[in-house]
Amino acid sequence: MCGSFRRTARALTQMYERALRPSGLRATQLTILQVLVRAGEVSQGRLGEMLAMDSTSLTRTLAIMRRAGWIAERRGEDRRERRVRLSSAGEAKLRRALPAWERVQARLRGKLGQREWGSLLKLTHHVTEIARTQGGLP
Amino acid sequence: MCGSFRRTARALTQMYERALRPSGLRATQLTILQVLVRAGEVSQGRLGEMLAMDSTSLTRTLAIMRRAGWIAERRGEDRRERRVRLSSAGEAKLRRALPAWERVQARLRGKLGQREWGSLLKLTHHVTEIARTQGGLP
DNA sequence: CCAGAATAGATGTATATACATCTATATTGC
DNA sequence: GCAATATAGATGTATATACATCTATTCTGG
Repeated sequence: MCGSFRRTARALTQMYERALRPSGLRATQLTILQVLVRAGEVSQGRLGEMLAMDSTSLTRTLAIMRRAGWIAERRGEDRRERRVRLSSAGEAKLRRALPAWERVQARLRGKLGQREWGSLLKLTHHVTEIARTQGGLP
Repeated sequence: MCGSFRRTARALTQMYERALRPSGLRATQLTILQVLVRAGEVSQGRLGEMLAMDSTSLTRTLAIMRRAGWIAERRGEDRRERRVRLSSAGEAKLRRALPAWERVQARLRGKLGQREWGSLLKLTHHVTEIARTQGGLP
């Protein structure tokens, strides 16, 4: 199952990133921008939880995005935290990238059909939750 | 959908690799060994197709596995090709790793249920095929 | 209040992965 | 048969990702 998901993730990433290439955004970066739109300002650790990604892996990705000016960071009240949020440049970047993103996504949804599309979103979420809780326990 | 698959793939990879850590195999490496058991000797390009992975990405992963002694390589009749196959050390490595892999997989299957498990395998395969054919076309 | 434990990220290191480009070989059109 | 073209991988470069370990900060028991 892990292999199946990894294979599909590779295939989808190639398809989506091909569509996104003109915008200069990678799949992970666009996902982070989208999350920040909905979540507002969050700590790096919280962002990692939302993405099921090791929070220290985000250190590098967020540094790239901060250098590009798409996000802004500041220290939290807890000074160990780094709190990130969308910058206006990031908002603009996302807005310009979304049409291509939505085109490729709509085409996939068309090929899959509404029923399978919905099933997949539900199932992937379910699997993520299971893996999240099982992963930690031996 | 791309983001969902990538998130789930990360979560699953963390879970599976945690179980595989004593064996020293990464998820991708175990997948390759399993594919080679079934496929016998294949070219690097063909292996890339089976995994939906860019064949030049395999250059590095296969080099690691060859150094570790898990696979053997030779030139094909077409001298541009590299044909890879499981070595006996790779077979042994896989055999020792499989129990842990099967335990984590069985636990996940139990949590998901047989019906969802089967749906997921079918759906991920379907999505891979769609992405594979759509990815190339504008 | 303070020493020890816990937590949030930063950093070092390794693998995974893609694409552009380069090289070696093969195929093809004439 | 050879020049032009196509193909299989190798290599350079960039991002993605995890974990172990380190540092700075916070929390907690006494």
